[in-house]
Amino acid sequence: MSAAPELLFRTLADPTRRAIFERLCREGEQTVGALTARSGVSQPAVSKHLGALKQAGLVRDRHEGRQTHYSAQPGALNPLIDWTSQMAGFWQNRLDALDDLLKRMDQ
Amino acid sequence: MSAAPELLFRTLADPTRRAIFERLCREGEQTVGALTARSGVSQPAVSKHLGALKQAGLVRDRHEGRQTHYSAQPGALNPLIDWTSQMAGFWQNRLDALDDLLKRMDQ
DNA sequence: CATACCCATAACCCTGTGGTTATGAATTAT
DNA sequence: ATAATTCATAACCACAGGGTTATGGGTATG
Repeated sequence: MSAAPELLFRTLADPTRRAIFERLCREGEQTVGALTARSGVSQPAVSKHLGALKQAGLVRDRHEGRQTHYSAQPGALNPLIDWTSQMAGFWQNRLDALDDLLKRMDQ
Repeated sequence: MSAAPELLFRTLADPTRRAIFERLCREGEQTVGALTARSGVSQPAVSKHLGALKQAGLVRDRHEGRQTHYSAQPGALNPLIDWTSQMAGFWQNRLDALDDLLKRMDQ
């Protein structure tokens, strides 16, 4: 059981943080200032969220002069996709098993 | 922008709660007692988690005598899948746009 | 009827964390 | 050199929420 989904779920659970990640996905690379402008929270708050996103592998940062550009790293979402399809898969398996059982009872 | 992922992310962010949901997905319907037995937390804690999962639409409950059976409702994961693929999609679109740009510059 | 069992709710505690302001380091501009 | 800017970090506060114990309602059992 991979521990990866843990960090991803926790990181994406916060609305402000998820909004930042969404913006980076939609609009591409952004500076901290640009992100702060429409985030509704202070710049230090944004920096902390970006730190969390970075630690989860969801964003990359690139320093250019005195500003830092952040960009989404959507490959990091893969463990999330894996986990979700795994859960759906377990369910499907049990459904198939039930189906088999019914068929065997039927004959 | 659907508000559905919000509740899902928040609900699945807690490890104990997610573990309960995973068990229900893997092993099918379970009573509260059975879930409590291997959860590492008290029965009221499990009940609260089940309440949260239920409110998020992730589980169903079925009363039978004095015990309550819970089962996973994996269809509730769909908004999560939608959100994830949407994020990946935005990224892909911007990648395609860049690709187009490079091609046009190339000719 | 009395007792034991299963679960949900209430009341409470305590930690984690998202928010703030204050400040500093690094870079650019005057 | 001085001032202004961009961002990160530190220190602190307040609250959400996950944990506990205590309790009660409903159901099976003796």
